[in-house]
Amino acid sequence: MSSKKRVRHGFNDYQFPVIPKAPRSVRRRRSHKNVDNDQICAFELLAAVAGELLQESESSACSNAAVGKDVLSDCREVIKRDQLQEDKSMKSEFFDQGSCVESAYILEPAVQEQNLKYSLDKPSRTENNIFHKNSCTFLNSDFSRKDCKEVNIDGKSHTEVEDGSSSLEDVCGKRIETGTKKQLDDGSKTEDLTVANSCSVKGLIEKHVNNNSAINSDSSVQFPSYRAVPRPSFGKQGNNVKLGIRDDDENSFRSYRHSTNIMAFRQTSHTGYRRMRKMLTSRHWKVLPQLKDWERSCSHYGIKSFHRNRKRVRALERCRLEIPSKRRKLCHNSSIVAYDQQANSKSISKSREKGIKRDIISPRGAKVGASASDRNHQKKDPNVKFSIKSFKVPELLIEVPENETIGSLKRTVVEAVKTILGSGLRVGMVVQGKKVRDDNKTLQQAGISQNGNLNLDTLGFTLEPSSYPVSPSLHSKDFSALSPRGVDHELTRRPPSPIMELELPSASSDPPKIMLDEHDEDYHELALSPTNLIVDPPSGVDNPDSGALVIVCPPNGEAHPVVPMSSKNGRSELPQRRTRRPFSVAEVEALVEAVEQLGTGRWRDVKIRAFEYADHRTYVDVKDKWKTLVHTASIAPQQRRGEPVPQELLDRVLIAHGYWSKQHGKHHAENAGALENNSNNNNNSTSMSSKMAQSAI
DNA sequence: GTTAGGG
DNA sequence: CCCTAAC
Repeated sequence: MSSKKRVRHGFNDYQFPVIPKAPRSVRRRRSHKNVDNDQICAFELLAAVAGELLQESESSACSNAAVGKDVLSDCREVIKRDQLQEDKSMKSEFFDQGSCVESAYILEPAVQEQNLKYSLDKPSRTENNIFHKNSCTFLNSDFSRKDCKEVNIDGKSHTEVEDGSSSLEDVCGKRIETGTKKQLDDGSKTEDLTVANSCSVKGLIEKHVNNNSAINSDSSVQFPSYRAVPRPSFGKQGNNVKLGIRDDDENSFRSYRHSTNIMAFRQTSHTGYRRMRKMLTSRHWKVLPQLKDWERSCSHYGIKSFHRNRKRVRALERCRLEIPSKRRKLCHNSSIVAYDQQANSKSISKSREKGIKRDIISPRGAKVGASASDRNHQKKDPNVKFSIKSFKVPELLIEVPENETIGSLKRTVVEAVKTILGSGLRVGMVVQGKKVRDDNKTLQQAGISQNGNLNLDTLGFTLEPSSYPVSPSLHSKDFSALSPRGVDHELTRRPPSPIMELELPSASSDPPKIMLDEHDEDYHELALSPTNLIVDPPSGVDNPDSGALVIVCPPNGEAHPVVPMSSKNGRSELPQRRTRRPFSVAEVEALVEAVEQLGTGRWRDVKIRAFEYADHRTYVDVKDKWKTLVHTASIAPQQRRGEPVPQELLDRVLIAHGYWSKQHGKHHAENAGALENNSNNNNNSTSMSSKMAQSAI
């Protein structure tokens, strides 16, 4: 059902990853308003979206590493422009100018700002509105047009979507009719999947635009903030970028070239389509991110809010990489993005990235064949080439009622993408096992030089969420106002609406920089999905295969930023310990409540009740937590460590523990089913407390 | 696949 | 959190 997609982006060492991965902690629920029926939380096409974005960016001649962001920025730009002038030519011009690239730089911050703004300014905004706003962003962007074009080019897309829905086709057709001025180059064909995705997106966009004028206006207004400053830089303008995308499942591969900038890519693969189709066909569509953290959480939440009555979302099959299951959890989030960059000696010093080129991703997704040159000095310093082959795009599972409209589905996808992209991604660098935090350091200072000192095995890039709240406990201060922390409790059990979910990331956002500096580690732990990075030899060989994959693992094991892909060694096979995710007070409260009602010994049920949407919590985790809670409650406060748990909760823990222990005893003695009776009841009447009351009598 | 416990 | 035995 879910589609896995890979997106590639070129990005410079600076910061912008393109593909979101997903931190689990992120998924935290939020308390938000109820979700509308209309809304669907689908994320499935996250990757697809990314692809679209990329395409768009491509068409627009953008050359950014961060696809999503770029796209967004582009959209924003476009919007802005549109506001000023309706003329398409304007847009074209805009694109031609490569503004996309520029925006890319800003994107992340911009997005965050936006999100932040949302949360701040309109915290109480209805979900719909929010949604629309978000949608608007996409809608306004030109990329929809582009999509159309693409659609035209590729007839297959329609076929692909067939079973899915005629609507989609219609949309596509519509789009086509609309007609776009731009002509795609032969080489810029998009894959079928991509097209399909585009259509979806467009449809959503259109729908939104047309139907929600009010909202739209609103949203459009906000975007401008994004882009405020044209950035000079990515600097890659002079570089040629080659981008090719290929899916594992699929054979199709395309490369794009832009004289000016980087480009694009494609995103959806046949696989994605197939998944899509399944989704469409099935009664409920479910989308699960491959990543266990965020994405998934997002999708789950959204889904849940909408479909509480429906069956629960189940984890879908995830793409199975050759990676061991344990590792898989950590690594799956990222999809592959490959790009190749050519270093341009003339390029701007600040922008280190250059063109992007895409390579095929290996099944593991670790391989990336991009080369970027980095320069810290404008003058004669030698350039160091980096080849980042791929990032994985998390797989999302979307669940949508059969009778939902295509538009809803599309919107869902859009939202999912936005969420991921909009949450802001940062790129972290690990050199020789150490994270390099000082952005001002030169490559040379960081030990990265072309002199041969660069040890491929020790260099890695990681994707980090820039604004996503990680764990309530960790960032309570920072996010207290906006983040889920305050509502954590509810969130745990009641997933926020999709919209909310999407919004969340933004809400919690802090300036990326801050996040990085202050929460760097936490972020790593919580969220991120690892990115695989491959570094090509400084020699500049452009052979994707030649570069060995490098996996970087933080020495301390906290972060699992990078997935080792080294073909030379079997490290990638080593299981990695899951990141530690302390239970927040809210979670503890939820747990206590669940145990009070369900009792101990039924951890699966307890888990479902208290952490249904918290995918990163397993029933074993819940059980262990209870174990520790009981222990904690039984020791002196001074001996307790970690985030303090309110005594009140600890008292309840002891009471519940005592009560259920007793019940178990009884059960054994009497062979009675008291527990079961309780467990089956959700009503308080059957809860522990009521029973205790009854027994007391 | 769950539970229960030890580590 | 991990691991494992036992179901």
